[in-house]
Amino acid sequence: MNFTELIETNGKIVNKKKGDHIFVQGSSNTSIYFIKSGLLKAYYITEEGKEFVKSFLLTNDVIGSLSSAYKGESCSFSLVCLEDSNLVEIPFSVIYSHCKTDHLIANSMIELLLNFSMKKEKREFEFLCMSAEDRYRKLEMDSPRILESVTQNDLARYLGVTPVGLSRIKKRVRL
Amino acid sequence: MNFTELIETNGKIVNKKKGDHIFVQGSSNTSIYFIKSGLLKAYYITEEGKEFVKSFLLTNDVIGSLSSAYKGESCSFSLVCLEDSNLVEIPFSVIYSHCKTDHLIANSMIELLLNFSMKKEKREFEFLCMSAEDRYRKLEMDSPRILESVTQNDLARYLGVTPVGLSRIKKRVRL
DNA sequence: GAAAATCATTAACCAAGGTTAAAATCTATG
DNA sequence: CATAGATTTTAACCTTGGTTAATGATTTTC
Repeated sequence: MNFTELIETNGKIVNKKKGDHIFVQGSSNTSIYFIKSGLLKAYYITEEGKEFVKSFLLTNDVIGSLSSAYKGESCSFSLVCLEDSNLVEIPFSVIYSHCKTDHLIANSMIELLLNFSMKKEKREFEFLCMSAEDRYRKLEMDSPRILESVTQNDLARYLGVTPVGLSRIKKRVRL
Repeated sequence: MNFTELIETNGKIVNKKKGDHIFVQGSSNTSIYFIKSGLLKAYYITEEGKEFVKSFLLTNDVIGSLSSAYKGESCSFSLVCLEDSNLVEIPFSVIYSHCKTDHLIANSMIELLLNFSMKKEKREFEFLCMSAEDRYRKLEMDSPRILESVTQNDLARYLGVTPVGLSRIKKRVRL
């Protein structure tokens, strides 16, 4: 069996409306989600009640709470639909246990984790080495889909600035 | 064969002196390194010539350039010893090809990548949601070994501020 | 152990972005 | 269409941290 077949066979199609949550920070959710269509936002709420956007998810992206699914803790972030979305949900344990006995599955999992790791390293680089303005310019170049589909508020909280700060950056970039 | 045996059998022991580089940004290096002892620094140099510290590596940590070893590009960062260090070097391709046929190896690799992913997510969270001062306080709590072994310059560039900025943060925290 | 180099602190000035609040737009929906 | 709610921009003021440069404090190295 290959990875795609495993997902097709054991996955459950989930259709969600704009505004619906897939899971919320603090609760438990041990599934992995494959985005078939739509747009989602993964976000943290800090103790002081401030929101920060971890990532936006588009078609073909994969998401799940590792701290809940793998470590057995609670989700460290929430996942909500910004547009009507179509996902395939599969328990992490199903994938994980197939890895134990099935090479193909294990190797697809390794592939997936390598790509995920590189994506996270890229974001680490952007926060460490680039200014908020540079991050905005880069997003403009690399991800116009996100730029045009997301409110300024969400975009700001993804870039690590406030909405007021982003408004100023945009003005500066316009000139 | 298990993962540890694979590393013992195919790995090469490498002893490096303080100041020695394991690999440098822009070159090719397709190995993975297991830190047996010592202290290392992984760092980026930007186009403008500024340094930023991606991570510090201690005993039992694992490091390698995914962009070089996995994607076949050049290393996006350099790796240098801050203290005399003892590493085991193994070609990524050796591990990767064993994954194709060996469950145990594949599953150890998955384990390793899951832990790496969670570590990167944690650092992403810290940059996204925490101030430089909070990051300093957290490092003080979580990683005293790093705090006491590393110069203010390197520490600052790890936290995402300048050495002058870190000096001010320390002063503020002292009060 | 003295000279050179590196590292840490301080100061003065500047730039980026946070905070709060108000105004201006835009979007839903009754 | 009109009102309520959300979104974006602007302004004023403040905090954090960058930059440059000078001064001490520590290490290296000869």
